Amino acid sequence: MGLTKAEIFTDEQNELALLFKVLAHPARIAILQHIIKQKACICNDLVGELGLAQATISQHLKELKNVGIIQGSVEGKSVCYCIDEKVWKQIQMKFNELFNQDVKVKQCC
Amino acid sequence: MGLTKAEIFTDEQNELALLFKVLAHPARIAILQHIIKQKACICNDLVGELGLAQATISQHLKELKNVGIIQGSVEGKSVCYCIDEKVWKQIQMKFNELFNQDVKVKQCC
DNA sequence: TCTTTACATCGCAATATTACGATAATAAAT
DNA sequence: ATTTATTATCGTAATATTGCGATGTAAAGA
Repeated sequence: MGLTKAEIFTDEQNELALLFKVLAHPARIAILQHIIKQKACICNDLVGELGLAQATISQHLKELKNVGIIQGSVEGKSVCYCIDEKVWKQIQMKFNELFNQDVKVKQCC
Repeated sequence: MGLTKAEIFTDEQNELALLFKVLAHPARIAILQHIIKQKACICNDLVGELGLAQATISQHLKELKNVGIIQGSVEGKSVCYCIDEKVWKQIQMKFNELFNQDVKVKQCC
């Protein structure tokens, strides 16, 4: 196997899991933090900042772009990546929908 | 490869990625939602609720337990699993530390 | 035009994850 | 003591992810 049985879960569960998955890598966390810190956009800087090969960074950026967290626009011969504020807020809202629930415990634990 | 280069990232980045990773599966989301909904604890119910084999459920529970989100206590011949409220709140705080940052965009995007 | 720079993509090798049957282990019930 | 119920663990097959070198592509500069 190694194949998630997506069909037995709700769309909401699958989508939420997908969002968590794209954030489930330290390189992608680092990329997001760097983009946020620079307030502006970046591109090739990341290859220097993180210690990963250009191909690897490019792949991580693609995954972040696929879920819409970042967007890239061509600036001459380089590409400028930025957070999509709208998507960013949406993700936060979805996470809080999950985490704001009361998690009262009954007897045993 | 297939091996994350954890040593080039900060502890914070690695820990955050690990938290996201455990939530990055629809079955584990479903398990958490079910535990929350039942307010009380559960155990074998999950095997009936979700359409996964007992061994698979047990494995997912173990992963949730490993990061401390849930805890299990033996109740006769079954095991009662509950959310650990303290850890739950801590995780929410860590996520919000990331997502509450301002994500102002500069020129290009 | 030729070169350089910045990215993207392809194709792999190494490792990780997912799922499950089989098989323990433990406690209750008979 | 034997059976039954509930869970954990082991082993394994199928698939996914990570990382990177090599190669492609497109724009800028010489």
